[in-house]
Amino acid sequence: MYQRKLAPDIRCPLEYGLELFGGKWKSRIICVLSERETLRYSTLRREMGNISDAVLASTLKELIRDGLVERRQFDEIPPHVEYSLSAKGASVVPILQSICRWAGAYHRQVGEHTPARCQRCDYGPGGEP
Amino acid sequence: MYQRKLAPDIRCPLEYGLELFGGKWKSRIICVLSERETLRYSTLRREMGNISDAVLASTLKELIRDGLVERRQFDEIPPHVEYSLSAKGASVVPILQSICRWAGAYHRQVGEHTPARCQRCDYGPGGEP
DNA sequence: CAGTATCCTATTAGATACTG
DNA sequence: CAGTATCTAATAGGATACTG
Repeated sequence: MYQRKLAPDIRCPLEYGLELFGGKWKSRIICVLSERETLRYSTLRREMGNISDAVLASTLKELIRDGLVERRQFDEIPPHVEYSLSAKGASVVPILQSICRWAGAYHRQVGEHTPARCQRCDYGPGGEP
Repeated sequence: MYQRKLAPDIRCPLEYGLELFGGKWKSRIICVLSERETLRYSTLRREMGNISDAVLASTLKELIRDGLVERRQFDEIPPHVEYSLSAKGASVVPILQSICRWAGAYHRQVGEHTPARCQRCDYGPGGEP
């Protein structure tokens, strides 16, 4: 038998920060929201590509819990919900851009679905924004 | 039945970059290596805290494959191996520091093993480096 | 419209023992 | 010394059906 779970690990703000906007979908959600003031759930889902509702909803909850995204609910008929970046969320965007710029120098096209260039901020091999 | 695996996803350099230094251990390895010129495997392991050999070895392999870390083997008696950051690896350090600085403004101490301040670059609540 | 609920799979992380 | 091999555990990600 071995220990089933480690104690919570020593970690610095860097590692904490990477939890807030790392992972498979969070950075993309932040990017998409940074281009528009607000987005409805259904529009956001469409912009994200092939994400499922289960994953999108749970990821949004984490982003809201961590204060990066805000949710406004409109109880009209038909009802809708709008998502937007908070000030805290907007303050990560420059960091994401610097990562995109850094990685753009090295990223190569792997396949049809993994373009070498960023489709929205236009960073990529040999190209400046 | 449902599809077992999604096709490789459309992703921009940002998402590619986060794969290179995101994840649970990579950023910490880069931080530790950025402080010394080179480190032996056993020293690195000690500096990392409670990481297992299995995880450390496989994480180092990824970092080497992606060109962030270099490995030099010395076939003396006793043999040893030295790890260091490549130029590419060193070029992420400023990005990691900016994340650390950003997150330091928000991170709060969660427990004994999750200090609010970075132990090495000294970013944290109310504190500038 | 904007999600939940439920179930399932894939990947990552960890423990321990062993080796060139 | 510097790992590899093998196993188990935990978590993140995904599909589908259904609901206030």
